[in-house]
Amino acid sequence: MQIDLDLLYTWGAISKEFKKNDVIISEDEVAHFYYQVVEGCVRMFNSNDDGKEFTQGYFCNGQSFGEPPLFINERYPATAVAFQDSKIIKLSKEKFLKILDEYPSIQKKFLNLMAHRIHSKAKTAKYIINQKPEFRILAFLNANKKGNGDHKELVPFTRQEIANFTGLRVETVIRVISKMKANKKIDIVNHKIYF
Amino acid sequence: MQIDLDLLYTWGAISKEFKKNDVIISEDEVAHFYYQVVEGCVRMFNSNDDGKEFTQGYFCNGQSFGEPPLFINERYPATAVAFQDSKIIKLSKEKFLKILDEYPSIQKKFLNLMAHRIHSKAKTAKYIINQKPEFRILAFLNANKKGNGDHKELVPFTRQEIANFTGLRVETVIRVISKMKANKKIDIVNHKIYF
DNA sequence: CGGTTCCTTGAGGATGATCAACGAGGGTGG
DNA sequence: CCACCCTCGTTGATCATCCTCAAGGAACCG
Repeated sequence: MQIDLDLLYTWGAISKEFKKNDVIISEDEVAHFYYQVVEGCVRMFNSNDDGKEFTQGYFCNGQSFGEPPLFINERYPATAVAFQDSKIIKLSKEKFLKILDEYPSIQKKFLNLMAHRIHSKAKTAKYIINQKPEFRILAFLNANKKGNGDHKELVPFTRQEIANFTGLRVETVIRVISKMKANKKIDIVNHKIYF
Repeated sequence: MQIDLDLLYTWGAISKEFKKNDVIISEDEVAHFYYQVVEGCVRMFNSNDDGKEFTQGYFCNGQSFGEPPLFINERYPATAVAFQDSKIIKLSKEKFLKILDEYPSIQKKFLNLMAHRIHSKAKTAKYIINQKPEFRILAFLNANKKGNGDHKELVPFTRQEIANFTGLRVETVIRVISKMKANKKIDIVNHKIYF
């Protein structure tokens, strides 16, 4: 949880329900609000002319998203849509910045959060630029693994989602993961991937 | 300038000279220091097995670098070397974090800095994943343009450097920029690129 | 069941990488 | 001043890889 919900409501935040695929933030829009997921999950992504998409990140229960443009006078670099039916709380930029001023501990938490984001984006860039499809997919799987790697977990993404995240095409993802199954790097049971 | 030099020295920072290509930070190292460029320029990058490199960023006069791992217990995701002979000031992690605590205005400046970094990395990822070589190069050129685009500027990077930044190969960069010259998107005078 | 979403496979093609060789400029030392 | 070296830029030929396009199958859900 980033900011306490009661605190947010005290400062005038309102929460809103979004149906799956509803647009929450549009690319290139000016940033006016702080957003935090109360329930559900949000996907940030870019589309290009061909309709090909690149996923910048998923933000689920309790996570905030779309904060960077609030700090620096820039527009949103990507679009955010509800990945599932979701409940999102939003607060005006001004009040959000005020909260940070009033609560140094919260400001510090955000500094840490931003540092995490940079770190993860740096790693993503590293893998995506240099490496072969299998490396990209492994990097994605590792980055999204919950546990410490001592046992295999169900991967909660479709092949299309993995493709969008790694910049590959679905067919390529499918072919690579079947090779990975053959090499025992992952398991596939009933079309579901375990890593 | 991120942090005032006098302040840094007061807190026990020391400065050090690095010759071109000297390693300042190694990938996967634990983060113990805050670094700030006093003079010169630093390059952060990753190498892969083939020796192919990907540039995460350049940090010049007055800019700090390698801060994210100081906030979150992670190792450096990349290596930093002096791009030119440089003078770098460094301060221990503990004292750096203490400075942030003592000077809220500095902490806020870092929050803004981190937000900028995320924004720029998000844009980089967007272009690199989706787009054709020409788009990648244009994105790189735009991101590094100083002025507002009303006139052409000398691009202070070699073709190899552009390749490292965009994840392309030198030969590809060369071929694409000659096409771009033909299309009047850039000028080339005496092998130098103007954009 | 019928529809929708997701997964799978094959064939063919485009594109960027790779490899090899050479040219051009700038700086250095004899 | 010239010879050398070193870095950077350039070009062509060939190759490997991933994308594209097309078609169909499997799973899931109302």
